[in-house]
Amino acid sequence: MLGVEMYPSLALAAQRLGDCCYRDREPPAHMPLYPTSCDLAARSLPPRLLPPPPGKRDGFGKSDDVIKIELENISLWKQFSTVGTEMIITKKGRRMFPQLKVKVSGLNPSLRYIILLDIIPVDSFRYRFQDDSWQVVGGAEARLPDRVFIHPDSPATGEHWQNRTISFHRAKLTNNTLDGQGYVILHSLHKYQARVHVVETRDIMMWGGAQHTFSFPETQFITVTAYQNNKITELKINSNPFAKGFRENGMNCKRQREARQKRKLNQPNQDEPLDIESFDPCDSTEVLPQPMGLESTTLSLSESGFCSDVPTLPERTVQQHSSSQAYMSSQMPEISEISNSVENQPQSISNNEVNSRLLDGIPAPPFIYSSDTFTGSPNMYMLTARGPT
DNA sequence: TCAACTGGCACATTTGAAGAGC
DNA sequence: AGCTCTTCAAATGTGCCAGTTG
Repeated sequence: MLGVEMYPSLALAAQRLGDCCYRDREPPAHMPLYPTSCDLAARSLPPRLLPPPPGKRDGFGKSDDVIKIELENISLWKQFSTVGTEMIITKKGRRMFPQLKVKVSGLNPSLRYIILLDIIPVDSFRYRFQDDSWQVVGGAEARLPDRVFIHPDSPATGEHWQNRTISFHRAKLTNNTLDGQGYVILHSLHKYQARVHVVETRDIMMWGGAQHTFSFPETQFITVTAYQNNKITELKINSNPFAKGFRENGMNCKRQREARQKRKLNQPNQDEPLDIESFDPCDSTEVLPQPMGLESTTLSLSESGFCSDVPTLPERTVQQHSSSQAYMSSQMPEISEISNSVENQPQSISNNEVNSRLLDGIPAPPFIYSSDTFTGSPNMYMLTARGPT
């Protein structure tokens, strides 16, 4: 059966819906979108890095529709963007906020698609926040192997994708270059752009169909290990439910923290009494002031891949990817290739189960495609399943 | 000396297991 | 027995901040 052939001995663990699936995407030598070698990348990083969406591949499924993607929470992104979005990166991995949420339309309801997220450098500079603005202070660090976050529902039918908001909230960013969790590895103080790819899958999970790339200028951000711009901190605290405790009326707001410290200093040996007078209850039912309505931007394939102010790849690289399939194959080796490298992996789920899952259209288990387990062949990656977190 | 980074902290939210009730 | 609902503790996601590193 197909699934068995594709996954000769896949290691699958129990997982819950929404678990992340990441994939290292070290550019194979035969199709160097970016130089594989970090040193090489550092030396020859093209001045214009964002590639245009590869063209549609003719004669493959139903590709006549114009696929559109809307950024759902675009107003929130715009708020951050106008100030200068910063994303915290940590060794343990940090989620993105605002979250990347999109709605897709124009898909063929019966065809299957994989939807994934990647994050690429916008330029080849390193930044520093001084005089209330971000300024270039030098060249970018050596480029790291690209990793993509495959949406855990992938592959799924066009109907599935079009019936819901597609959220990449589980994607995590890290600055740990030795990261083994499969998170997206980024350099601190560099500027990045998030992109969404929609890939038609010809068979159950075989890539190779038409592929479309979307990016939104609002989703550019600078990575930091600690927030530099107070305005961004305020925006995050006010918009992110998890940061509620830092709001003006929260238990962890400045006033409360200072009060706690004062009490500690005054009564170092006593248990901290509840300061009822200065305590403002934090209403957990409070509606977030998130301007996340459905106001959104629709970008058709022809207009979406690039923002006018976002540079694109040099002509040479663009030409290399004039065929979407070539682009995808260069970025993501097909599952059949991956399967060749997993034969010695342990199993915790039967091949039949894998097979039936795939045939039933059940979302694929989350996989880490890790260059840590890179086998040596440019197109062969180890494939491991992520267990519950 | 200083910018950048790290780890621990307190708080809020999310998640899932366990138990009650039908 | 099986389903739904509620409760609660653990896990996870936040920004802050003091200490560390280069």
